[in-house]
Amino acid sequence: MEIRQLYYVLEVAKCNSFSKAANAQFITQPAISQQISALEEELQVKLFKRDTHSVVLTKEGEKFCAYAKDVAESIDRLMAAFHQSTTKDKTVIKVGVFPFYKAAGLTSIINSFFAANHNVIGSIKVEENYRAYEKLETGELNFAIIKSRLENIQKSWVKYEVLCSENLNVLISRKNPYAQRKVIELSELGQFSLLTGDQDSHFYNEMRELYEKNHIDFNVAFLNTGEVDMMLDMVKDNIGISLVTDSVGRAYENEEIAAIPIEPKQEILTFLAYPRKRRLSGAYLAFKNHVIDAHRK
Amino acid sequence: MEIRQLYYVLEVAKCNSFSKAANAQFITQPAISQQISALEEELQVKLFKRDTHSVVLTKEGEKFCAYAKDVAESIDRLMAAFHQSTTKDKTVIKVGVFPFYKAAGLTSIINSFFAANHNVIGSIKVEENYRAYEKLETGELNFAIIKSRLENIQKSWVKYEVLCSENLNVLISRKNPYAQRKVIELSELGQFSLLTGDQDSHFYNEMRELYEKNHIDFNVAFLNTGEVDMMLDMVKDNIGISLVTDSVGRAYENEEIAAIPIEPKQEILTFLAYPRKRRLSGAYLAFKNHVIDAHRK
DNA sequence: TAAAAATACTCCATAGGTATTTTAT
DNA sequence: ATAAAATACCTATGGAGTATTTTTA
Repeated sequence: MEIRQLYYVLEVAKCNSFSKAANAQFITQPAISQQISALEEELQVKLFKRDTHSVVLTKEGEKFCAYAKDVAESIDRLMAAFHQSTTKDKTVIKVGVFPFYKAAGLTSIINSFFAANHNVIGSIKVEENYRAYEKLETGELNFAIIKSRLENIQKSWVKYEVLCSENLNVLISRKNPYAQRKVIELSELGQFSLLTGDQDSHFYNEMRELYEKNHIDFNVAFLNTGEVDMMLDMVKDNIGISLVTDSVGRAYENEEIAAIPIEPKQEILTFLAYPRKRRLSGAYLAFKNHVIDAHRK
Repeated sequence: MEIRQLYYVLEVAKCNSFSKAANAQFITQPAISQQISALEEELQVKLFKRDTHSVVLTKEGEKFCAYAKDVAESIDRLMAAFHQSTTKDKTVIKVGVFPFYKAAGLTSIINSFFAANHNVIGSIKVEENYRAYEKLETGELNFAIIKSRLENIQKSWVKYEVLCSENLNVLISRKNPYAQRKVIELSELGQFSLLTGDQDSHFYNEMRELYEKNHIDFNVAFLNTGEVDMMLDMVKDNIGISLVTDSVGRAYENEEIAAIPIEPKQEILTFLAYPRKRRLSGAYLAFKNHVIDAHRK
């Protein structure tokens, strides 16, 4: 007997359905069917009376559940004593996102997962890339959705799934004559003051690398663009430009601010990062798949 | 966390040694080492203080064991309620053997396993082949050591390991003139009265098939040779012959009884049978390997 | 006939094996 | 030097997946 099987039985008993229990446990119906059959075979007892329109515990099944709850509780006590999650706790998925996540449409993607899965709790926090990486390692975050150039994500202890690829745009005040342009040449960027992240941030370093590689004057006007509203005001007031991806640019474009594509295209990836060490399963795997699927369509 | 890991920790705590615990759990030292490391990693806690000459629980390890015992007990209660073996019970290995097992040297082979493994209890019972098969299916036996011709063991629900291959001998009274012979031709068997098993027994059928296949008069003198002493007396008194394998023949040969090889050789296999359905593990696997190894050397 | 469980098969992650290395007395 | 645990690597089992069939209200 495996603890897993015991939890599956309790879940089926709760749901009165193999399919629903499978959903709740983030596995498939055949998987739960097999495991319960295996357990019934091992114990030489039918735990459920199956029927197309109802699944009910047999007398023996009731007995099993009584004992199983006891086992589950003793395991919960152990897990709680070692600060691990118990069956009483809902699974919490902690996600770090980049500052412009809302404009990039992440809110609805993330929310739809938690709306569909009431047995899971979400936690979203804006995190600077470097910080997000650290927090993935310590376990403070389960996932981070990050925007970065591919060459900057080779951390050995994270796995990642690329969600989409976009290109950089200049977010610029319509007061600025360049706002009329169809495109801005990469080489012209030195002419603008740049709004960027803090000096020790991933974004700052990404930008600096981009400029230096292309021998552009790294002309910074202001740090910490994490404060989105303030950054937008600065752009509007023509204090400086900001470099953002297509989707973010489109979201912030208005009568005061323009988003102009950079030529040649500067590719930026959006990807979902998570710790390499432990394999994803259950709700975590389902969340990963949800985010990937949502980006595909 | 897996229950398995929990049991391993409790065993190591009991043995104060990874190797000894591995032995007790019938796995290897690296396997136990890995599982405990994995658990420590998961719980972010060192459970044991390792040292070449001692393994002791850490403070956290003590705590873990306290909770783990609780879990183990609740699982035991569940298992007991469904007539399954608990951690309190020693594993019982029930073995059915053929009537002449002692002469074939099985006693020492089987006993040496249980002598070396005090955490396992053995149960040996003489069983007629057909009966043994049934009891393997019902679970009344875990293993059966059987002598049979290969073509008669194709039961789909047993697995088997061939232990040795021997040839049939005629066990015959020295009073009988044929006892002088170096060999007895298969075709000559019809001249003797045969002592065999009960009419519904596997042995009886095997013998009858052998005779019929070779067009020999199936001249039976007496049934039920399971009673070894009586059978020997009957042979001694020249009431009939018995057909036995080389090793058994050699064991029973004395100044009153001779064992004469049959020509052409009639091959009989000795094999270890066990139910196909559940995969062997732990003590059962160890027992299987022990029996096979003992026959190899 | 439609909804749900069972079955058939496939795949891959991992438990446990063997061989070897490291470590500490 | 030796005894025991850790590590590296490999194999094979079985848990969980997809696709399909069976079942019964």
